[in-house]
Amino acid sequence: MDSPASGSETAAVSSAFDRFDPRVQKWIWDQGWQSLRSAQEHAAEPIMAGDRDVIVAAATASGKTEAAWLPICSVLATAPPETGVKALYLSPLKALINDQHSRLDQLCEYLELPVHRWHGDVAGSQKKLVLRKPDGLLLITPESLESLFVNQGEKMGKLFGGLRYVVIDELHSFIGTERGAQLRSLLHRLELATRHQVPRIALSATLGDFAAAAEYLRPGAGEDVVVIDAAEERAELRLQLRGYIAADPIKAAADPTGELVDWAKGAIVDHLFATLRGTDNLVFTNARGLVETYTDLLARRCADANLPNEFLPHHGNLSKEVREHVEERLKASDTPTTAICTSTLEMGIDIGSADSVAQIGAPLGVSVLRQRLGRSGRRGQPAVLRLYVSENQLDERTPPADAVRAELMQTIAMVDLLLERWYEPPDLKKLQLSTLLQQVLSVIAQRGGADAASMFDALCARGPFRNVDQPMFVALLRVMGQAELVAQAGDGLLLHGQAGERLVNHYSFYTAFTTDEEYRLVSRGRTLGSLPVDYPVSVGSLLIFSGRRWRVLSVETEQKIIDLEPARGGKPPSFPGVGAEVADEVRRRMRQWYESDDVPPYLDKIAQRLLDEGRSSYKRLLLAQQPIVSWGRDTVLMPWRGDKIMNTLAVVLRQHHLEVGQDGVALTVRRTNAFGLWELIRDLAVDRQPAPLVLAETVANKASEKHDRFLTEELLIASYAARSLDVPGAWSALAELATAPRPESEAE
DNA sequence: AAGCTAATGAGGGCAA
Repeated sequence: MDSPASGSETAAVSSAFDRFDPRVQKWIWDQGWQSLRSAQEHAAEPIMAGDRDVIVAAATASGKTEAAWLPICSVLATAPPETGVKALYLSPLKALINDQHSRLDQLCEYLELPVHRWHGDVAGSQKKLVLRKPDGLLLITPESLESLFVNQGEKMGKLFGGLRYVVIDELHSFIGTERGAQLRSLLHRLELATRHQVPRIALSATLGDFAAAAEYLRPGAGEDVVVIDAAEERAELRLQLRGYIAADPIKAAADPTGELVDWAKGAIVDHLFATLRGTDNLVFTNARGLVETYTDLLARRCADANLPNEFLPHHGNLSKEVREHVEERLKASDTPTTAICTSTLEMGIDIGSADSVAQIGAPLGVSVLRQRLGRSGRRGQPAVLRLYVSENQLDERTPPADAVRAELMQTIAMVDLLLERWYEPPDLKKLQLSTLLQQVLSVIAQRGGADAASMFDALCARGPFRNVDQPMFVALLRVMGQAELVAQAGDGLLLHGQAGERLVNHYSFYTAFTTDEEYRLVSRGRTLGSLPVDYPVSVGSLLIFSGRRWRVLSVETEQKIIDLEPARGGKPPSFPGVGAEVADEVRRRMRQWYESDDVPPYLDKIAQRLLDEGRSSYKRLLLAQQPIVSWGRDTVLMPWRGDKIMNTLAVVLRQHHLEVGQDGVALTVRRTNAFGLWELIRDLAVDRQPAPLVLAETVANKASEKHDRFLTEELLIASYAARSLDVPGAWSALAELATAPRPESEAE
């Protein structure tokens, strides 16, 4: 927690400070704080009232967690001991729990309140202590709370009977996800088990739509949630967008050595090496493979210059030991370290403050960019953000999607929205059937059996799965019966079936999201990390991993272990994944930038040139008037809409027997001429909009979530339609496309 | 024209 450099308001005259318990006040004095921060000042009263839900929205490092804990601890200071857990803190990360634990432990010592941790790495003995003497604060993951419901079902009322507060950290990371649906279900079930409503205090730095976040936090009563929007004066931001031009992809592909690094990567590495060496920085990429590529290149630059390496990788497939080593080095002040990383270093793990943040490639989203930026610029220092964007060299064969320099424009649009404090809105339409299936099994485990009506009431009608109506819930129970996940006892009570028993009794049950099977990578007995099993490796293959080069010594298929020895060559593995969904607002903002002549002041020379090229292409292709472009035998559509609408358009066109490729800003309709497509679009635009379910029926692969494999086609259709289709949005795009002038038909 | 695509989490019983 940082002390403000200057504070005209002292703690002694603060109204919030006066309300705190004397021992909390003493703790604040002992920290040497001159004043409370804005979020802390404003959150105290509504939290201490103890009867309402509160969202604390404040920037990273603005004392957000203290804004929740100081008033909560003040209230709990006078509560009778050992009446059960009094405050529950839910975190998306184990590392965050460990951080919070060490910070809270000290404050709570003043109050003689125990602070307990509970997650997968915590010793069983500590967990037993909580079960024996439940009291104080409990810091836990959603998965571990799930395990408590499954394994300690009958004790939940006693464990949490005295619960006064629930704190949810990094709320944005849950919204719209399977994990979020699980979390909301667990919170609701907690209130049912303890027979009283518990105030929910949510923390986040990147909420765009407060009303939606409030409704997410308290389904059905979002308007009663108190929102503390403590946007403090924006700290200075130093921003640069650097453009790079990559080698012609055809020439690069034809390179026989395979060693050729494209020009852009080499130039980016040169700049990173020259700029970041000697300081602590975070370089974010959008892919784990790219982390490996850049770390390897930077480490070689260090070796070539006879300098110790300061560039280290950090991503989700590296072992905990490898990652913790990097985190330690970032924290230590005497070892300059730059971590090349993915989202793993996005959230509030305490690594001190970075001197600067770099982002390679267009950001995955505006809120992702905000999170990443938040890792630099603490302690009154300006935040420094460098964005590196490379585009392919232009020639007459460059397709429209590349010619418009979409990646550069997306970056500019996202910076724009970031400065306006716009963030991706939550998607509250999803059905989350996969997670509902999990929760049905969990409720049965918790209660030793449950009847359908009470489960529908608890989970759907009054619970968080409100988008699921009774017929759909009945259909879900029916497929669960057919798959022997549940079975009905004579008295109508639902119990686990054989398959359900197996599922619930394995620890993989507790997560709501899917995970791939992986090999463990080992060198001389040390675990380096893991690789997805479907990535091809054989004895002798060369690999770049953990920023170093390896040869595969052995592959043990049974134990899923790959043994490695150091080598000289190699290439990074590819990791499977899905691209992030680009929001509608981002694409609309991109279009505004194409149609403007403004040049953002933070572009370097090459970025300016790329901007010019993008705008020239936009004009040359007449995209302002005619977003239907003839491209060889294909036709390209560029309606500047978000990915959900782009997907819906693709589904609609495929329904008319067209082959459609989805490629970011463009839909490529193969072997179709522009005139014919324009006619079809004009017909579609005046047609009645199809029902989403009818449209979803035509989609081939609809399963994507953990338990989707159990669902019937009918349930999959409903789930897909809610998740991936925006029919009104698609029809508004069609209407706009239909106003385009008649394209010239191709000469036969 | 082709390649590229994040992260998160996880128990209990048993034997020594």
